[in-house]
Amino acid sequence: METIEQVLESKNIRVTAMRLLIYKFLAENQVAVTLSDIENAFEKADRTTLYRTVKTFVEKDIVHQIDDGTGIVKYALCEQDCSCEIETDLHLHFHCNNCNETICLTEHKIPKIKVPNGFVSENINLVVKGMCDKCSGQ
Amino acid sequence: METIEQVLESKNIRVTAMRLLIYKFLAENQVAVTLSDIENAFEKADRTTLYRTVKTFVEKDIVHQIDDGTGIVKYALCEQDCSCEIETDLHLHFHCNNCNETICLTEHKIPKIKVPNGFVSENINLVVKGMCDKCSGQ
DNA sequence: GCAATAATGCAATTCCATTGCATACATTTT
DNA sequence: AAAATGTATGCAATGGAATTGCATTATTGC
Repeated sequence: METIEQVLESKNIRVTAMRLLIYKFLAENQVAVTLSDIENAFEKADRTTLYRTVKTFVEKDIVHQIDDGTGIVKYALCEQDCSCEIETDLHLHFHCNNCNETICLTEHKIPKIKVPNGFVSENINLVVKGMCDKCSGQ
Repeated sequence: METIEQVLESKNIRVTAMRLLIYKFLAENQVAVTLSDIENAFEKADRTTLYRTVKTFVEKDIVHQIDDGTGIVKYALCEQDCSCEIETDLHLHFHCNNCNETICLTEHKIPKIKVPNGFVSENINLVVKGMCDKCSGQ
């Protein structure tokens, strides 16, 4: 089991107290979170710092960025063996219209999508919207 | 062949000069357009009017709204036989990272996506990103 | 034509993302 | 260990797009 420090160092991210806290926060959340979610969790910290920290994580491929159609960017830790940047490894996301949570369905890979001649597919964003298990069960 | 007036009336949208113009503009564009695109095409008109006109079109199901991940909402006329609101009829969208255009691939339907037990799928947003035929051909 | 209803235009606001700059911290070098 | 360098953080401000309130104008039904 890798420590968080090791994860960060292996990606050439300097270890700071703030970054460790934010990493832990992301790891604790099974759902994708917004910047505001993070901001609420760390009220003493400045929004800019949180913003840049997460941005660094995204650039260094330890967090992936999700656009679930709400207009607000969400973030989630990548899986250990995740290679988000590679098309074939992309999983899909589920956005619950009821509780407004977005969940990574990491075990659900995106099926191969055919595009017309001349089009080159580099990346796929697939968001399923509806009702999540928690909300539909009630 | 239905006239634009008939299309609008059939959806209970009051026919106005502005709405006819915006409808025509959307019909002329094969690609999905942003509010700013529309604004540039009708510089005399106010942004709010354009915004509300398109919003009305979306609500009445003659335009569908696309979230291609650029952070800016795009709009495109629905096909005549389109029923966007129904999951099985959803087509996919292609966003070109080069020319920044978003195209409706209406003939490409979204494959059936499986979601885990307890999840109810109501809607699917699928955007393929890469290089469009025009850009890859050069 | 008149009253009711809806569309339009202007101004202002909200919300989130993003940047500039000064300061604090950490790492490396001597 | 101190100085020098580079990076992270915090504060303030900006930008861009979506959205709303309200007054005015147009359209519809009677």
